[in-house]
Amino acid sequence: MTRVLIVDDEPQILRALRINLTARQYEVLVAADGTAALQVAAHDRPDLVVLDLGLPDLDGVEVIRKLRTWTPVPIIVLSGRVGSSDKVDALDAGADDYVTKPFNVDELLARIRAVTRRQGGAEPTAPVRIGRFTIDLAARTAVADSGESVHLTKTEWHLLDILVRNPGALVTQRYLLQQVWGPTYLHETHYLRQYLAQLRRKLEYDPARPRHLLTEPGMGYRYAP
Amino acid sequence: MTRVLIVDDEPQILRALRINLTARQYEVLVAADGTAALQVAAHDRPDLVVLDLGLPDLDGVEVIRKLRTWTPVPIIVLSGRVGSSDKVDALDAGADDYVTKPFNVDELLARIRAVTRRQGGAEPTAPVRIGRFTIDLAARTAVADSGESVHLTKTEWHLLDILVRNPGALVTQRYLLQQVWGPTYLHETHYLRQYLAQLRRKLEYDPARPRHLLTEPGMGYRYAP
DNA sequence: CCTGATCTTGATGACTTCTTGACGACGTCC
DNA sequence: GGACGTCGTCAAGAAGTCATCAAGATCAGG
Repeated sequence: MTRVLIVDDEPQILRALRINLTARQYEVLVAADGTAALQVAAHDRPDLVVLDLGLPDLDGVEVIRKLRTWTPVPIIVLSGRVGSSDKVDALDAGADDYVTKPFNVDELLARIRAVTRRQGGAEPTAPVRIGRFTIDLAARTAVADSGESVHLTKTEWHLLDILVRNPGALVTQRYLLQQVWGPTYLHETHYLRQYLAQLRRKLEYDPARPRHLLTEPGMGYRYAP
Repeated sequence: MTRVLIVDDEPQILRALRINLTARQYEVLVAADGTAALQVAAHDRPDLVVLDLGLPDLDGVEVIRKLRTWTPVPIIVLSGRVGSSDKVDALDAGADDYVTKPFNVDELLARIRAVTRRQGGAEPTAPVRIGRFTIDLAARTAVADSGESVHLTKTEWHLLDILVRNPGALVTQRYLLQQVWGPTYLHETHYLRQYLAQLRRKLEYDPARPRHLLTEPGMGYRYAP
C-alpha cells in the first residue's frame, strides 16, 4: 500500500486530499508545518511526499533540502504563487514535480501515479517510444517502425537521456544546462530551445505540436511517455 | 542458485542487502574492502558483483578494472557520488549498471534481475557478416564468399570483437581505448581512427562508405549487422 | 643481425557538430 | 492596446572531429 505524506497548513486542503487519497487506497499521513513533516517523514518513511511551499515555520525549499540529505523519496510540490522562482528552486533542490494552486485533484492524482510508477520497477534500459520511434538509451539507437533509424548527436542524446530518465517529470532549464553544458552555461536557454527543436524535428510526428517533448514555459521541459 | 558478492564498507548496508537477497534465494558473499573483494571473487566465482565505489583501501574503479582483467562477471556499482564523470568512469571500466545512494532496495533488486537476465541470453560466438566476409570470432577467421580469407592483426581482432559483441549498440571511444590499449590511452582517439580505417579497408565493400562499421562523431563506433 | 609485419606518430583536407545571431509568434503584465 | 520577455525557427560562421596518406619506431622470427 502506497503511503503518502501531505504537508500543508490549510486544514481544508489536508481534508480534501485525505478523503480523495484514502478513497483510492493510499495510506495518508499529514503534517501542518515543516518541522512536523520532517519528523513524520523520518519516523514513518512515506513512499511519496506532497509538499506545500508556503509553510508557517520553515521555507518549503529548505524542507526539500533536508529530506534530500537522507532520502530519495519522490516529492511533489504544491505552490500558490504562479510564475515565481520558488518553484524552480524547489525542483532544483530535488523535488520531482509541481502543481499550482488552486489545483485540480485529478491532475494531482495523475502526477502521483506518474511519480510512484517511476519509482518502482523502472528497468534501467527499457526502450521508450517517441512519435514513431523506439528509443534505446543504452544502445543509443532510435529506430522507426518502418525500420529506418534516425541519427542523433552527442548533445542531443545527452539531453534526451536526462528527460527520458525522468518520465512525466518536469526537468528545469537550470538542471539540463548544468548537466549537459556545465555550470557556466546556466543562462544559455537558447541552447535548450535550439536542441529541443532539433529533437522534436527528428522524433515527433508534428514538431510544431509536440506530444512527448513538452515545454513548460519559464521552467523547463518534460518528457511525456 | 545465483551467487552475489556484495562489496561495501558500511555494515548496515551489508546487513540489509544480505537479508533481502537471502530472502529471495540468492547466495550471498560479502567483502568490506577492495582487496577482500578481489580475493573472494577469485576464490568463489560469484555470478554477480554489487560494488560500492567508496572503499577504504582501493578505488572502486580500480577494483572494476582488476576484475575485468580476468572475468566478465556482471558488476553493479553503488555510489554516493552523483557526478556523471564518476558514473562514466565506472561504466567505461566495465561496470554493467549504476545505482546512486541512497538507493531503493526494490530498484536494486530489479537491476540485479535485469543484469542476470541479460547474462543468460547472449549467444557469444555466432558468425557474423561484414561486407562479403563471414567473421567467426571464436575461430578468429574472416573468410570471403569466394573462399579467400583476410588476415587481421591481434589489435584489429580485439577491436572488432568488442564492436561485434554489441551489435547495433554504440560503443564509446573511451570504452574501446580502455579495453584494447588500457587506461593510459583514453585520449588516443587517433588509434581508433587508424584501426577502424584498417578494418574497413579489409572488410567493407566500399571503405569510404562503410555499411557495418559506423562512426558516431564525438561518441564512438557502432557495428551494424 | 636482418627482414617483414605491426604499431605508433605526424600532417592535411573534408566533414559534422556546435555556437551564435536575427526575427517573428505567442502570451503576460501593465 | 502596447511593451516586454520567452519561445520556436532559420541560417551561417566557428570549432572540433574524422579519414586518409605517409613515414618512422618497434617487435618477432629466422
